[in-house]
Amino acid sequence: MVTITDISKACGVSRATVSKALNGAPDVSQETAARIRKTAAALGYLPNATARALKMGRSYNIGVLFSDETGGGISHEYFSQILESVKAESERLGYDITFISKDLGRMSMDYYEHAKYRSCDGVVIASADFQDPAIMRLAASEIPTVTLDYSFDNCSSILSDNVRGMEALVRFVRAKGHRKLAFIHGEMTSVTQKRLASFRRTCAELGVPVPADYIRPAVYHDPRSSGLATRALLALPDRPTCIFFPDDLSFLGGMSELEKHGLAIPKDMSVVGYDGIPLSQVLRPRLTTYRQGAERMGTEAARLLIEQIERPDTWLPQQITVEGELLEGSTVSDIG
Amino acid sequence: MVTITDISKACGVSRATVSKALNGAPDVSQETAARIRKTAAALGYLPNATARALKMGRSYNIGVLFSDETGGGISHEYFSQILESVKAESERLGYDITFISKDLGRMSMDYYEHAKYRSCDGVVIASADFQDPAIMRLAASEIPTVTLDYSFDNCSSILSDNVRGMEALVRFVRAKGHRKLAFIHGEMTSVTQKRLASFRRTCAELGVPVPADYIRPAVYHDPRSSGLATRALLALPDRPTCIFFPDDLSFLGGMSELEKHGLAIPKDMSVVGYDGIPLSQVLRPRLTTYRQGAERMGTEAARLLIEQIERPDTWLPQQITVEGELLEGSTVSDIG
DNA sequence: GAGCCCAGCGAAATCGATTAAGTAGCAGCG
DNA sequence: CGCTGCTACTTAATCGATTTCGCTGGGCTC
Repeated sequence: MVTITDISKACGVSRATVSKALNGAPDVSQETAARIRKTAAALGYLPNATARALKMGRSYNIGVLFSDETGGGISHEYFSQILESVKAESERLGYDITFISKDLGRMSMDYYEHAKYRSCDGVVIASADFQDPAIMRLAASEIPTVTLDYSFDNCSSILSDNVRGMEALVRFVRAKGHRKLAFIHGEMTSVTQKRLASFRRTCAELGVPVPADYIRPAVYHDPRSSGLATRALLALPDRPTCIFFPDDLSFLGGMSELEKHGLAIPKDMSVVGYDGIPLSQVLRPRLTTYRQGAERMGTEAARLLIEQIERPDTWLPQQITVEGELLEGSTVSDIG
Repeated sequence: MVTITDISKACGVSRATVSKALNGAPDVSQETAARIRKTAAALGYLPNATARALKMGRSYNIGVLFSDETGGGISHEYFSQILESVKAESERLGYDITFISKDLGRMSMDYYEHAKYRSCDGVVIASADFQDPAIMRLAASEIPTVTLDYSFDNCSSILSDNVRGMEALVRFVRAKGHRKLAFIHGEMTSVTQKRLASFRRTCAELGVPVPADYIRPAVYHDPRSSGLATRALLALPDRPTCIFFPDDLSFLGGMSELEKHGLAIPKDMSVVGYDGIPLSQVLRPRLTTYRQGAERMGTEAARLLIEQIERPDTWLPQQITVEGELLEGSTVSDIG
């Protein structure tokens, strides 16, 4: 391994000078600096991030925390898109990323300890459960954090506009003439609450009644559970004409359930999804859904976090809402 | 930050003793060790991975390299499943994972340099293009590596059994009575070559002719491109009765193309996919496809890599083939 | 010519941990 | 009593880099 010591010997200067030359310090002459840079390149020198991190107290490494509780966070398209964009933006700004988990090998630690252990400069948190004490500890700690789809005090956050997104969907469906809207929701996270509240409020504004029977619980990203909820809705004496699914994947469960009952989409039943994953747009019929700007959320999260890391003095907690867009497919019939 | 120095002062022993006690060295008395452990816990001591890595030359950090060329490796279900399982197994064994990319901030480096810069103990490589000189350099370097779905000399690798997988699909389809099989393939990687070769060989063994027209190029995971390939196949004077798609997602493109032509699956056209992603099994009709053991591949990759890291002496390059299974959906008609 | 400033460089401390080598103290043995 | 051999520590070097402070020598001013 080539170190600054090797370079210093080759150039006949001290290690301090090498370090300074390589980092563009002002008190090294042009010629010396040039000579050092040339030798460094010739020797194939690579800085050692570990040594640098130890001395500087900055690792240029940011943690990414996907609460693993569901066991497969990363595989969901929404999360993997966020991961992808966080990664891209971080790398652009010179940071690597590391996953933060509970328990590493035989040492058991919580998220905060793990992040400290690895000297992460900051952490991006995406979780289904922000009430988890381990998550709250991390968010409340001195480590800079940015949360996705949830706001803590004194923490920046990136929010998808669940309220406006759901409102747009309801208005769209209502404009098509529907007045019997059923809503299948996922686990009762804060996101779910926002969407449900927005659904109710918009319905109220539009004068659309929402019978209690029309609100059904299910589990996110689980076609089976939304299939069951769909079945329950179909068993009602007064069926809805349009079903809101908790997400695009869940729609697939509903789809096969509708098929079993011989109901065609959208002729016999209209449906809308949520998320706008690429898949939803290649399905036939193309799903009417609301696309969250997952990539932009990831990008903004990384940008905000790194800004906070690099300028802690001028930093103030910030909430950024990333707008999405309604994708009009062909799963809502016009019964105007 | 609590360091071993703090503990040593609190306990009235040297830092060396603290370090040894915490690492279970034999030359520390029971009582002293117990006292040190207790104070460490009381003070909330956390080892500093950075300092440890610097001194030991071991970071307990493994790199994961998804060649970013396609721009969105992670979002593909196959990759994200591998990532997920690599992550899980690594963490179980006490290793964190970091992404390895080209170019970090304004320093430009190749994969090898990046891995070195971060002192990764080893790297798991998944790439579409193993001919990339940057990948070859990393694989040939002194850094332990495990490749997925490709074998370098002197490198362990995890292979999905493309040969047997494709063979199983062909035999299944043939057993249903089909004799006109068209094959849409992805970019010509080594994986593609294996699948195509296996397709041809199995067809030959079964006495099924394969006209050149029936082999069509497309792009992996791109419904649009497989849609075009499908259209080309449908334009042939002598249409195939079954189409092999490069992967499950690509099937979706074919599906809508078939729909446009008013062809029902499987009545008018049979299809099979490849990958066996969860989605394929909730679609209607359920796709007949071959599931690669992505989770097991990731798990084995991490296991093998860490074994190589921890026992470099007894290590020999190893190829592990992970078998998948045929998922029988309802997209192949019985025309026997 | 004495004093001062400044550019350019080096010496040495430091980050937090590991570990080889050295040293007390004590028991056992001839 | 003196030597050997343990046990249980401590000392000090080390990993590779950054950074503060101090030193040197040359040019400038008055």
